[in-house]
Formats: sequence, C-alpha cells, structure tokens
Amino acid sequence: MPKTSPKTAAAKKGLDTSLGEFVLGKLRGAIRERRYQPGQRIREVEVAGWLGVSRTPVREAFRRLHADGLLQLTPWRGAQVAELDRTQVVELYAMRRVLEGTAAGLAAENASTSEIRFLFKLLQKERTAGPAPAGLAENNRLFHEALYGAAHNRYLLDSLNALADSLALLRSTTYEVPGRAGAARREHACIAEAIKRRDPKAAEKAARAHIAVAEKARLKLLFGG
Amino acid sequence: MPKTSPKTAAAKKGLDTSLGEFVLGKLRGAIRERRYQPGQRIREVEVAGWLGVSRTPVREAFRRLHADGLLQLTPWRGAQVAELDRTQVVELYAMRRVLEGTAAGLAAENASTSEIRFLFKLLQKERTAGPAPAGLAENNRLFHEALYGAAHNRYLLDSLNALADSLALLRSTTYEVPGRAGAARREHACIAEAIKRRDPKAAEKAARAHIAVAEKARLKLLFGG
DNA sequence: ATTGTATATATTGTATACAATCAGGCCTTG
DNA sequence: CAAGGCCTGATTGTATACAATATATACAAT
Repeated sequence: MPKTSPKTAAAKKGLDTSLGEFVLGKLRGAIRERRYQPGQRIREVEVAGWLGVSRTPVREAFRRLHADGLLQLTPWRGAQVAELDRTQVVELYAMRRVLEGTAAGLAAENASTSEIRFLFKLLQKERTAGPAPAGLAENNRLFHEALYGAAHNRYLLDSLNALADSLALLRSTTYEVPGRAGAARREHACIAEAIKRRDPKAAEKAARAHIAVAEKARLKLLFGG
Repeated sequence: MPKTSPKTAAAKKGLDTSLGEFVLGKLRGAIRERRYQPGQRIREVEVAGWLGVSRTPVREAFRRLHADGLLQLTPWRGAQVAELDRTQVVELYAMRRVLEGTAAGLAAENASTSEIRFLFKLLQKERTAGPAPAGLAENNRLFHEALYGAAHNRYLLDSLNALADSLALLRSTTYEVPGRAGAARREHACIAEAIKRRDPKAAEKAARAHIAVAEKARLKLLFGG
C-alpha cells in the first residue's frame, strides 16, 4: 500500500520540506558550482521560472542567503552574488584560522573514538585519491566537516559552515596550486594525530597553521604572487 | 525647502528602509526587552496587526531572526522565541570566549588611537555610573561593541553581534550578581590597558578571562549555585 | 556633441486571496 | 469508560495582483 498521495506543492516536487527550503538549497548549489558567478545579478522571476515556483519562496531564499553573506541585497535593485575583495578574503581567513583552531582544540577534548576513527578513514582516502583537484577538494571538505562535528559545539559548527559557503564564492580550489595536495594531506594528518593524542593545544596550533598555509595559497591564486 | 514628499509605505511610517527591516528591528527590540519571552509563540497576523503591515514583511523578518537563531521555526506551526538550555548556554559562552578573545587580540593590533580613546572614555563612564543594573548593562554593551569594532574584521563583528543577540534571550543581566559590576569594570580596564599597550596576547587572555567569569556568574544566575 | 529631462519598461516591495496542514473537540465504537 | 477517527477552526505556505521605484531610452535644449 503506497503512502497517502501527497498534495502539497512541495510534496508534488518530491520534497519533504517547504518550497523556500527547496529554493534555498538549489541556489546554494548553483552558487557553489558557480552557475551564478560573483557579482552577477539574480532576478526573482528568473529563479521562480527556473524552479517552477512563485516569487514568494524565492524571496525567502534570498533573505537567508543574504543573512549568510552569499547575496548582496540592495533595495529596489535586488540580489547579486557577493564578491569578495582582497580585504574580505583576508578577514575571512583570519576568522577561519581562529574557528578552525578552536574546532580542532575542542575536538581533541570532545571527539568520540568513532569520530576519530572516521577522521583517520578520511585521511586514508586522501592518500589513495587521484590527482584530480575536484576530488581532492571534495575529500578536503569531508575532512573539515568531520572536524567541525567532532568539536561538539553547535554555534561553532554553524559559523564554520557559513564561512565555508563564503569561501565557495572564491574561484576554484587551492588544490590547483602544485604540491598543495600533498602538503594539505600532511597537515590534516598532523591535526588528526593531535586529536587522537587528546592534545588540544597541538591540535589547535596545527589547524591554525593549516589554514594559514591555505590562505597563502589562496591569495597567491587569486591576486598573483 | 523640504524634501520631495515620500510616498512609499515605508516612508509613510517615517522610515528610510523597507518594511521588512522595520519589522525586523521592532521584533529584535521586543525580544531583547523580553516583551516576547523565550518559548512564546509568535503569530504572523498578530505582529502584522501590531505594526500595521501585512504578513509579508513579517515573514521576512521571521526568516532573518531564524537565521540569527532567535526564532525557532517549525513547518506549519510557525515561530516561537528560542529557548536556551544549559548545554546551549555553555556552548554559546565557549564560542564567545574565543571570539571575544580574538577581537581583543585584533584590537590590540588594529585599533586606531581614537578607538582606544573611546574605550577609555567608556571605562570612565562605568566608574561614574550608578548602581542600577540596567544602566550598567547598557554601558557594558557599549564597551563590548566598541571592542568588536576596534578589531576591524567584519565577519568577526557580525558573529559577535549575533552571539550578543542570542545572549539577550537569557533572563536579565549578570549585573544582578552582587559585586559583578565592580569586577567587570576591573576586567574591562585590564583589556583596555592591554590594547593600549599593543599587547595582543595579554588582551586576548584578559578578554577570555572576562568572559569566563561572566559565564560563571551567568550559570549561577540561571541554574543556581 | 553633450547634457538634462521625460517617459517607458523592468523589477522589486507589499498586500491579499487561496490552498494545505495542524490542533483540538466531538462523536462513534469497542 | 477509554480509544480512535473525523470534522472544524486556526494558522501557515504559496501564488498572484497591485504599488513604488530604478534603469534605460528617446528627445530636446544648450
């Protein structure tokens, strides 16, 4: 016996959530995949037409993306994808250095043994992964997400996720820099080891160093040597 | 010659911004002043009626308050003011300790001389202020806001402001704890001095200590000794 | 040719109408 | 009397209509 046939607009699209959430997810993905590029203007009707909904849920999604810093909203001019200048990138990484370090430190204190095992599993995957930047970046994302979760602090988690979204505004990944992949792998290992040793100080230090190196690679990639 | 007479709905209310922003501000204030208490349900029509607008801008404001963690939204049940349990309060203060420490450290590096002067001016005000908890809390807020600004990092500033809003969900202020006012004043002075000395390490340490003490007072106030 | 102005079009802000869903009370039924 | 289903009212989710504003275009004046 099938479930009672759904009738709501959201359910018609096969969703378990509201249309606003649906649009939000789609737009997040589109921005992350650079289908919408930084600086580009996004019109409400355009998105509404694309996703087959009215302007209302689109507007909802716009507000939330604005709150996350992904969209810039100006009255009567609508939304455009945020652009980051050099100053903002530097500020973003300064913030990330702190939060990522904190996450590593807290993880060393709070992580469960299974969470630690998972971190090492991801490390193993990094070692056996191919050289394609896209795959490397994905592995990287998983490692950092696991790290965030292991810290066991909801506010920290939310902040780091928001930062990650903002960083997705930047062109491509730092894994395009030659040698970055191997270095990142070693840095990840260093963080994981410290967490396993239950050494918060070392974990925080390793994480901050990791982000500092990543920032350097990023700035070189974006604004040249 | 007066300006050209405004005609927009927002302007009719004497605003320089959209109705959504207007509602957002009003609701923020109401939550901060505890006119809406944590756990209380807020209906859209109720707010719309109160402020003389339609549901649309109210909904906008709801989404943004939700993004800031001040409202809890459940599908088809609407909004209720967020409640913080002990775990959340602890996590919140853990986060704040880190960010506030970072802000103090960055302020020691980046603050302009006029910003430092302003910090000391606020310190002076604290010394001469009366014993009323409300006034003390207001002074306290100003000091911390000045500190956040002096760090010169937009993302840090936004995060700290969001944290401050969440803390406003908690009943009253820690200044009701006997002796807290004087101690806080001395702790503030310690932070400001370190910033003036351009000593980031000391400033960060002082700020973290300050928040740690505040957390202790808060937990005692909320959940008993 | 350039600049200022008026008009037209496109786009967003707001209000309202309608659909879908949930909570609670009432009734039925064992 | 208790348990469960169904109906009704209240409330939110969504769509659409209308108002207000910005941008672009055309035209006139210097």
